Amino acid sequence: MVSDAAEAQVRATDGRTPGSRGRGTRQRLLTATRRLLADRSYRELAVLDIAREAGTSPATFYQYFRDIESAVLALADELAAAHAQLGDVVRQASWRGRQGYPAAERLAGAFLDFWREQQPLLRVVDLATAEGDQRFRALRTRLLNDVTLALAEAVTVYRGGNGPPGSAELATGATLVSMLSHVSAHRDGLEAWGLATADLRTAMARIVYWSVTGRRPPAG
Amino acid sequence: MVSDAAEAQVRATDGRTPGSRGRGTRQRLLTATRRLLADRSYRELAVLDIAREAGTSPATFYQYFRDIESAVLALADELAAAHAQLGDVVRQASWRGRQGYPAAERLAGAFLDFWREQQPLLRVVDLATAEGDQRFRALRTRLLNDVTLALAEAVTVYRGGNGPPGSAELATGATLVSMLSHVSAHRDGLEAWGLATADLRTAMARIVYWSVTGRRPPAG
DNA sequence: TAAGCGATCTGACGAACCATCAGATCCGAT
DNA sequence: ATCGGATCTGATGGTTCGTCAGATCGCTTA
Repeated sequence: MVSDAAEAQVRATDGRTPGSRGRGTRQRLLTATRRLLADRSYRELAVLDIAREAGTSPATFYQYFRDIESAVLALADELAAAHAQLGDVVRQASWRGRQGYPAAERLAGAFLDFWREQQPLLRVVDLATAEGDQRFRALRTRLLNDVTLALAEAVTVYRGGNGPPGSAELATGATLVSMLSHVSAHRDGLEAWGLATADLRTAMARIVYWSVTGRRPPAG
Repeated sequence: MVSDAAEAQVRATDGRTPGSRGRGTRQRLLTATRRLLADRSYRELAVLDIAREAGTSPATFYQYFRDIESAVLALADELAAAHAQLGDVVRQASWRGRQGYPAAERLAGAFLDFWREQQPLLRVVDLATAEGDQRFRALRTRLLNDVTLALAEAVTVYRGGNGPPGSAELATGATLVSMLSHVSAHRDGLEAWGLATADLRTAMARIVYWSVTGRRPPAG
């Protein structure tokens, strides 16, 4: 569900606020973009095709988005608004005792699921971020900041600290998030290479569990 | 240094084997591609610009490469041929006793260095692989297979096993490689977020060390 | 050293996409 | 039914794509 605040901030390229018809058109363009992104490579994604797919004309596309990147950014923006869930998985977990390891497995599973659903979008966010695009970097931060901080806090708290996480804990959180997201992004490739998703989830969960608690995971 | 075998396999689009002049032109095109890839985004990379940068014409580009992807693939291919080093870092390491943790730090450092040098290329390889491009996936496998297997073997050996690594160990190896490569790929972004590279290296090294040995890293 | 010849390069072109604008169309309000 | 603003699009000049046929290059040979 996109928040009203987010919808209210929708602007056409010329700055005006679209009415309901305009918002509908914009949304059809976004849907078309998402659909095509799942088929073609990012390089092949063309404004003309998006317009065709949305049943409108290229000129209309430019009425709502400066370029293709902006449309993808808007799509990913909806994503970030809808998903604060990953951080919650960490915070709602009890890392002590027997409940710790299942929590780590849930987190790994949540990443795998999230990426499975949003893979085409997320890989473009990843590329654009790596290319130094500030807008995408800000978005990616908004998307993953929460989990990263939640993990850093979990590490801090588990070891008896009570202040904000230090740089070592933050680095650990960021490293774990990198691992979780990259394995999730390349799940298909790793499966083709012969690795079952279940094994990958276990491997990730074990590393998360150890990183947070410093304890050897069960049955390892 | 590109091997003679690899050079001998160079083919023009029409199948013939280019002479020394042709190979020179091809190489200038590759160099131009690498240079432009460092400046523009992957989407903006255009055949026309590559040809201009190489001081030749677009038609010449198509004489050596089917499309831009093929050129990037050829570039990355040189990379894979030149770099078996990452696996060696793992294999030449002694993971037992005091030498274990420094080995983990060296591995993390090697990944950070490799990505710092080859970032523009590697992020495209990553995207194309995630998009399901088989040629790139094969290349990426060739590039990272060695380290992955080396890590899986290190895990197996350290725990007293002597056969080939099982699926759990392979999953661990693949997960560690994912972590190492993704953190390395996003080093700039993570630094902008406030994380020093040294802290990231430490966080990665600790996870690698623990994953291989099952022991708590020193001073942690 | 000059002619011959295959290897290499490029100008030119039709097709597709980009990005913009002026004008046409739509639709709710009166 | 009409009006006015919101929305849409046909048309367009510019750029890139990808492919020829023909021009140029430079090694080989005599």
